[in-house]
Amino acid sequence: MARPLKYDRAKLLESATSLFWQRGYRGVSIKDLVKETGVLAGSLYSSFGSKDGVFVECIHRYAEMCGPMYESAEAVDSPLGQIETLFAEMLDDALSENGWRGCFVVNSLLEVAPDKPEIAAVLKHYVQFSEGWIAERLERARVAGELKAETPVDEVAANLFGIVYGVRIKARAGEDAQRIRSFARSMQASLLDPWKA
Amino acid sequence: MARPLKYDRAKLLESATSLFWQRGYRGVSIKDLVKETGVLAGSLYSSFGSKDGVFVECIHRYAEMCGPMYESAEAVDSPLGQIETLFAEMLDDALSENGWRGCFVVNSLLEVAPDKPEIAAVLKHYVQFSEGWIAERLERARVAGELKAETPVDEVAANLFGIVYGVRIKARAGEDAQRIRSFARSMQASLLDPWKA
DNA sequence: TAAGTTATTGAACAATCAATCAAATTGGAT
DNA sequence: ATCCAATTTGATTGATTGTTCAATAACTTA
Repeated sequence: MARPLKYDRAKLLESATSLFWQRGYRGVSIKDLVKETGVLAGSLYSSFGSKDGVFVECIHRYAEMCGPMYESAEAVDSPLGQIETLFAEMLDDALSENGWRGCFVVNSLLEVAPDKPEIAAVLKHYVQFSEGWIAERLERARVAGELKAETPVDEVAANLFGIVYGVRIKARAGEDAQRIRSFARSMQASLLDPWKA
Repeated sequence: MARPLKYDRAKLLESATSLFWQRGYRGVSIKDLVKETGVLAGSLYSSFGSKDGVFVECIHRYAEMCGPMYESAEAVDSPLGQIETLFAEMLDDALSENGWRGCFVVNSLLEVAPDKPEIAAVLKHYVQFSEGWIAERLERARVAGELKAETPVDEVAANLFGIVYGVRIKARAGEDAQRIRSFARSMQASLLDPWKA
């Protein structure tokens, strides 16, 4: 089956993701990728076709990286508890040493999505996954009687996810950690409490 | 006093702001600016010194553009009413035909701030102005007895402004208008209601 | 009218951009 | 051992990046 890849594709994507995450799509050149990954331009193009191709793959890798956050939240019993756990994890992440990077998906949504439909589609897919994950738990909580019967789960889910936008931007803007924590806390509470049974 | 400017500085900045607002700092080249404004590169550089110089001036112009929004809100009697008016105006703006552009300041905060300290300072100045404006009204409402005496005005102001981040990103991400309206509405209510006297 | 000051012009700069190419190299399959 | 298909290499493409420059032009003041 011909010559195998010389480099480790996973490591390549890890480095590239880190770069794009920090500096954005336009902030990273092919030269930067070559310098960081050690893989020459020709190899990159024969593997990914284009800069956009590398970028999309990085988005996917980032999404996979976030997977464990959802999984560990799913270990909690109560559906509302799962949501609260996820938000606590996201908050911790946003306030970690790498928090200033914000969320790679959110960053890209602003920078790239407006004029790269193909990339925009990938980004929207992951946003919808997240909102869907939350909506699912809300619905379970509703049928379990933890939330009022008339709770508009999809709407509340989208609203809850809006908190993440706020947190990520505040984090990337370098806002005070305690302020961000207060923001997330009161937002979350005030969006959910009115619907609790 | 020597040769006067051939072009209209206000019009120049209007066009440039529009471009940067749509495509971001890195998404606009000097060539783009020349094509859009009709002013040659040399003139741009003799007037603004650098691309960064033009950009900063555009930020200022954008901020001035937002001035009337605050002024018309200040025409309302009650301090809480002023805040609600401002948010209603911002929401309308975010849902207007140009809403997909998001907020120029917020966009730039994400794209440019991390590696352009000089520009970041200008952006933070305007964020602080907005939060300060809200905090002032909250404080007035507090002493007027409209809010509980123990209301942490600065904290609530920062949290309220976090809503704007969410709205702007949802708008730029092309989310459904009614969803965004629901988000803003419930956020605002749930952040303020608990403190009302 | 002449001098002084500043703006415009259009060409040009080196650097960097994303992308491509033929040639050399690799390793599995026959 | 030989062939084949895919990867790597390193040079190179033409376009674009932000910026500078000397020359020309325009207006004010003296």
